[in-house]
Amino acid sequence: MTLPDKYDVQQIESRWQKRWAEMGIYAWDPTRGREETFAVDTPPPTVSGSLHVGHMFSYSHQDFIVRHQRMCGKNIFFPIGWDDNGLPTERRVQNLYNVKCDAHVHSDPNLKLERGRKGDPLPISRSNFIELCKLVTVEDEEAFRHLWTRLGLSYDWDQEYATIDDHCRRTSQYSFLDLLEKNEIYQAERPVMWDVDFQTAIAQAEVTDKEVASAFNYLRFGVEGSDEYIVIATTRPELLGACVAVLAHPDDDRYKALFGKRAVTPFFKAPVPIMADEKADPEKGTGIVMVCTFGDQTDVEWWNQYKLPLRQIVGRDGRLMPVTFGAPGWESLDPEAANAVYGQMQGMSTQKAKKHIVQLAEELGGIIDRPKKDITHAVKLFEKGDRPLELIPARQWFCKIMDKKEALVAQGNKIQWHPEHMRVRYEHWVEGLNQDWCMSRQRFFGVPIPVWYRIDESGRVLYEERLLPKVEQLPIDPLDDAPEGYTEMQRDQPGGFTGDPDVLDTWATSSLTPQIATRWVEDPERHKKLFPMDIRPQSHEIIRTWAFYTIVKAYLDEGEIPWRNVVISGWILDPDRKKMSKSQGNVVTPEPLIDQFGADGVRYWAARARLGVDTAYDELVFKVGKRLCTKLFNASKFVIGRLEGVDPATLTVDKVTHETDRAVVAQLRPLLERAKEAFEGFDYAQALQLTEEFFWGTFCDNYLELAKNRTYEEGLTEGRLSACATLRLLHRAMVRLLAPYLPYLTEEVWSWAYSEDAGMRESVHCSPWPTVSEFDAIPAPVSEGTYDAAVAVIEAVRKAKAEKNLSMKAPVKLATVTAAAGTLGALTAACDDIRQMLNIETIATVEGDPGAALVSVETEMAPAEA
RNA sequence: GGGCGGUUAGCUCAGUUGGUUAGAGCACCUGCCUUACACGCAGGGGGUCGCAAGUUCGAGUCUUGCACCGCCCACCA
Repeated sequence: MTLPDKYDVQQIESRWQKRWAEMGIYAWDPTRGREETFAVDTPPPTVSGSLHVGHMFSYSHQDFIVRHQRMCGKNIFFPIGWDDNGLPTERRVQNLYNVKCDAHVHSDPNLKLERGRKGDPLPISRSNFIELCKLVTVEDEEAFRHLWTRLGLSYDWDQEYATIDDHCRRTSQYSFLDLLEKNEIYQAERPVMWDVDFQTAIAQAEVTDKEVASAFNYLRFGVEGSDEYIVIATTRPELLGACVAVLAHPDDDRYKALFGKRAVTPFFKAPVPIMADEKADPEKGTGIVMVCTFGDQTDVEWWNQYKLPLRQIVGRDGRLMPVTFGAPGWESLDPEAANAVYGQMQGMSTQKAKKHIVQLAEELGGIIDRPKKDITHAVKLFEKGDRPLELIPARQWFCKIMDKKEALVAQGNKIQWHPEHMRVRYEHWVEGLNQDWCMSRQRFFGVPIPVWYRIDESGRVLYEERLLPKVEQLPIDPLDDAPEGYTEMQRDQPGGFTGDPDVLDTWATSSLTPQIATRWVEDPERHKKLFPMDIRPQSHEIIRTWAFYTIVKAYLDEGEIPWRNVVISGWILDPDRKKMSKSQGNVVTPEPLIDQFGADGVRYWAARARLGVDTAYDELVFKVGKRLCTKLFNASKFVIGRLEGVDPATLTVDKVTHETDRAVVAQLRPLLERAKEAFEGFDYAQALQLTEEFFWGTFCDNYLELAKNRTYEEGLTEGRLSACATLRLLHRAMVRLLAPYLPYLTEEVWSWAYSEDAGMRESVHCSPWPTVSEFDAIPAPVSEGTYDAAVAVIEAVRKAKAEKNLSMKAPVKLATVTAAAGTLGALTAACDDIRQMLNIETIATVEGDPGAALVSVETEMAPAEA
């Protein structure tokens, strides 16, 4: 065949993209057994996030591992899914269409909306909203599909899923019902962490900290039946109306005398008990603390412990709700004054209310004891939100995890973590859990909680009388579907039923990606063939969410680990060492990089980063990748071109007879061993580095030049056949070693020469991974040191030429090599190749001191031609 | 405050179980059109391996302490 002249990236990559789709080489074979299968729990990307360079980074890592396994003969199960349910999609729809979902708005089947509409957000029904979500996710998925295909990720597209599709909802609801039946899920009304903007409960895993400026306000509380007062320092004076007790340490002499008496709150004149508790820290503030419902987690604990009354003033929207002091449960010594003050604050956000009440206290006098003290402290935020979380009592679904910490750590220990130290992060997270997993979300675009409740004759919802769907009915939406034995007419009617309005935490579904991909619910046989999976590739920031919840679900549903290995990718940091993220505006979009450097070049960049190591973004590495491709292209063209006129079928291992050739094969063996070892630990970066070194240094720079001249010999001499066979065998091995990283170019090169070889396959990606056994039949060189001695001489002569500013082709009259006898002996076999390579007329040898340098070389250049 | 990881050439990074003179790529300098490649080749300069102590015949590598960077967790009166 005629080999192309120049390396045309775009042409090669688009051609093989099409060809691979036709060949179907990435399809999983369901008939093969578990032991020869390699199953990957691929992370479904959040499609509503923007595509950025980090995606190509970590998703390439999985593909290196997978392609290697495929070449090792494994039946690859490499599914791909899209995480489209959840808040990111809702938020994107809200922004794109300028709408908000309102459960009270009726569905409009003819609703047509333009993007980028100005003005206030338009309230639309839940079903219209979900329609828009689906529309947007389909578009977003297409963008990912396009990128993944271009990048050459070897997914089996027949295994595609989306976390909002029927199959995923069925799996997620099935798991929910399974755990409900096993009594691992329960419903409870209790204070939960609440985001006031998204207006939903959230779980511990979704909380982040943020340092914010705040201040201690020193407020005087009265003491009932006395003229004295106590001073309480608080950062949340706006919660004063929700104060239900006052606590100090039992040994605190300042307050001992007050225990048992009642304090009276300023403004609201609510008498609250003064109590002693070990957890009150005498060092903090003034050593005495007000308990509100609810300011923080400790308030919740005290409220539970002392059975304090509930005085909720912050509503689900983060504003102060209407309450009446003097009403039952809202005791006040002066209800009229209390209601006058509260009336001014009602409806304000907590932030506004705080300013207001402080100002009021200043105006009124006698309340503020001393100037406030500015501090900064960490507040809890929803990771996707920007206002502090509130603790708000609500009915929610919980999964029991607090009683399983030990078991969950044990499960983590059954899994291999790569790199190993990532296991510690998992352990610390599990050990630090402080509440059960809150699974319900008051959102829209998610998997509905598959539960209905009976309504009694008086219209009261009987939460303990649940109506559950049968497995065959799944997936259901309890807001659209009626439970068995009821009709839609009975919805929300006395004696009828009501549907649970909430959806599941997005992690409740994402934590089932193995079960989703294996079709746990629909096809238990298939599930058995694939579960537990072999690897879970993911990044380290979601160990506490995705990895953790997946381990939880596999344990609770099936008593299993979900996978045998977790393989952790690092992050791409921008050159300033900050995490690349959209909010920081430092994201690089992926497709232009592929245009510029080719998918192979981009993959090379990803392959250079070691597992778990965060890497600075450096465009230079893409260039290096493209350079490697060009080099491989040219070297391949040369090697295959030099075989012209020789029947490739005759270039077998037994033709490798020349000592120089055997010496270089001896150099290849340790590479094959070490690359194999590296890949067994999923260390693709190490394997690449070794391969690259060998390819560029040993193969291109030295061996190619050494063997070149013999390939030009006339007739099929033994020396020529040996050189050709060695070039071919080495090259064929190297193309395969590089195939996981550079799938396009290696496939192209493979198609030029090797796709019909015995034992090989049409695609390099299905051909066997090169092993030392392929080269077993080639004897070791007589002298172990032949290769090193030859290279030492080559380097010395090159240096001599460079110092004289001569071309490498410049003729050398005499090169005198001084070395130990053994080295000289090893060198003899390669002398002819060296002479030819460097245009040396004569190589003389002198026996030297064995303790000296390996070789020293004196050169005498031939006189320049006139 | 607790934990994990890191600190090696101007930059980005390797460095196997402790073992000659610590490596690569880029950048820089000097040459070279050499029957694959100038998108290339050859050569060169450049590092007290964060600091300090210790173990050892020998430490970039092991131990301890410290500093700085990053991340995770805790701290919310």
